[in-house]
Amino acid sequence: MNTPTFRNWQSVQDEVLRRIHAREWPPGELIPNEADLAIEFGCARSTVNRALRSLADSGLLDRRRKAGTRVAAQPIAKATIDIAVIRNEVEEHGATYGYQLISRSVAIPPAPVSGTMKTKAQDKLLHVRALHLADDTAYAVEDRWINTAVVPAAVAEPFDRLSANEWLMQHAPYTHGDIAFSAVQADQQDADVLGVPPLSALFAIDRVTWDTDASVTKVRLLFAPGYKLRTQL
Amino acid sequence: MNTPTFRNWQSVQDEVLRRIHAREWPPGELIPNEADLAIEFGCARSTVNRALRSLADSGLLDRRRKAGTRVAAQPIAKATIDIAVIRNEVEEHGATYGYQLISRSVAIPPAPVSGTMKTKAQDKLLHVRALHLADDTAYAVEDRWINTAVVPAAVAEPFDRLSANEWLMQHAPYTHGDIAFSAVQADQQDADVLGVPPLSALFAIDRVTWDTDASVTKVRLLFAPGYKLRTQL
DNA sequence: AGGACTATTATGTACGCACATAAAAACATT
DNA sequence: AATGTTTTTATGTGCGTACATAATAGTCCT
Repeated sequence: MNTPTFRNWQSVQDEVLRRIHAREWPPGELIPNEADLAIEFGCARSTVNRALRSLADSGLLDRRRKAGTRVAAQPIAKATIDIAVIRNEVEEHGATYGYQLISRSVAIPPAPVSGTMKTKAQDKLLHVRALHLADDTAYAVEDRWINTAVVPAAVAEPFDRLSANEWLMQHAPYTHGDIAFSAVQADQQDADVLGVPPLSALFAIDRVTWDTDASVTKVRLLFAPGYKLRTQL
Repeated sequence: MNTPTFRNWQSVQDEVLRRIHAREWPPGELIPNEADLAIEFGCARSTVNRALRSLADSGLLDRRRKAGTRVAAQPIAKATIDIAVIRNEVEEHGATYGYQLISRSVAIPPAPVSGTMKTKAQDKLLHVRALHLADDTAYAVEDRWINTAVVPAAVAEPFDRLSANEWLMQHAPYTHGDIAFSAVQADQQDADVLGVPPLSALFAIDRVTWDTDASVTKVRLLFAPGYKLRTQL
C-alpha cells in the first residue's frame, strides 16, 4: 500500500473529512488515536492534533481526553454569522447607504428594557431611533437604548449624521453580548417608518452588549420585508 | 516593573483581550509582533501565535504576513449559531417532542426548487411535509424536498414516525450547505397547520445541503410565533 | 520618475520532545 | 457488590528550532 504522506495539517484535515463523508468512519465511531494517525499520515502528532482540533471546533468531531476522538453522531451544524455594521452590509450589496435620525431623547426606559439592561428602574437612558436606507429605500429601523453611565460621551453625540451603530463601534468597548433573531409583525409606527403595510413580517435582531457586568447598549433592528440573513455551513 | 509571566495561551489571550478592551491597543492599531510579545510575556512565540490566531479567528484581530497584526477596526461580530436536530432543540427546553407527518409524495418540484437544487426541471423529487410539536403544541412546520438520485434509500422511508430531519442526519452525508434566515407571513395553509392566525409573522430557516456538487435536500422550516434563535458573541 | 529585481520581516506552520490533565479501566479494600 | 485508590492512556499544551510564504521596503538600472 503506497500511502501518500500528508505534509500539512490542512491535507490531513481534508483526508479525515473524506473518510467521514465516505462513511469509512461512520457517525459515532471512534477513530484511531493521534499517534497512530501521525504514523499513518507520515507527519508529527502535533500536525494531526491541529487538524483534528480544528474539526472538533467546527463540531464534526467529539474529543475527550483518554476517551479518544469520535465522529459526531449528530453533526450539530455550526453556522457562523457575521454581523457587520449596517453601512458595510448595505454597501457590500452594491447599494448606496443612507441614514436618518428619527428621534433622540433621554428618558426612563420601560421596565422590560431596564430589566434586560440591569439598570435601576428610575435611571434615565439615552434613547435613539433611526432609519437605515439602501438606495433611498428603507432598509432597517434601529431602536436603541444607551447606558450613559457606561458611555458618558454618548450624551454629547447628536447622532444626526453618524449612526449610533457606527459611533458605538468606535467608542464603546464591550466584552460580550447576547443576540437573538426572531420574526415580528410590524406595528403601525414601524410600518410607517419603513413604508410597508402594517402587520408585515419583519426580521428582528435584538442585541445587548456588555462591558464586564454593566450593559452598554440594547438595540432592536427591524429589517424591511425581503431581508435574509445568509451563511454557509 | 514586575511582569507576571503568562504561562499558557489562554492567559496570553486574556491579557491581549484586556489591552484591547482597555484601549491600550485601540482599534486599527498595529500591535507588537509575536517575537516581542513572547519576550514580554515570558513564553514561546508559538504560544503567542496560538493566542493571536484564536483571536483572529473570532474576528478581533487582523493579521497579515509581514504587515503584522492589528486590532480590527470594525470588530465584525461573529455569532456562531448551533443548528441542532429539532427533537434535541425541543427537549433541551424541557418539553416533550412530538412529530406528525402531513404529506409525502413524489412529484416534480416547482421551478424555484429545482432551480436552487440544480436538478433537471422534469426530475421528480421526494416531497415531505411534517409538523414538529413541543408539548402537543405546534413548534415548526417542515417542508422538504429530497433528491432521490443522491439519496435513493429515502424512497423506501415512510417518514411517519421518524422525521426526515433526523433520518437524513443519519443517512445522508453532506459536504456543505447554504442557510438563510428570514421572516415571512403565514399563508392560509401554514397558518392552519400551526394553528395561528393567517398573516402571522413566522421565523423561517431555509437550508440546502450539498454532497460535493449535487444537492441532497432543501428544507424550509417555519417556526410558530414567539420563536427566537439565540446566541452569544 | 518609473519599473524590475532583491532583501527584509512578520506571520504560518512543521517537527520532536516533554509534561500536564482528564477520564476510563484496573485493582484493591471494605 | 459497592466503594475508594492507583494505573494507564489519549488528548491538551508548551517549548525551541527550522523553514515556508507573503508582502512590504529597499535597491538598482534605465
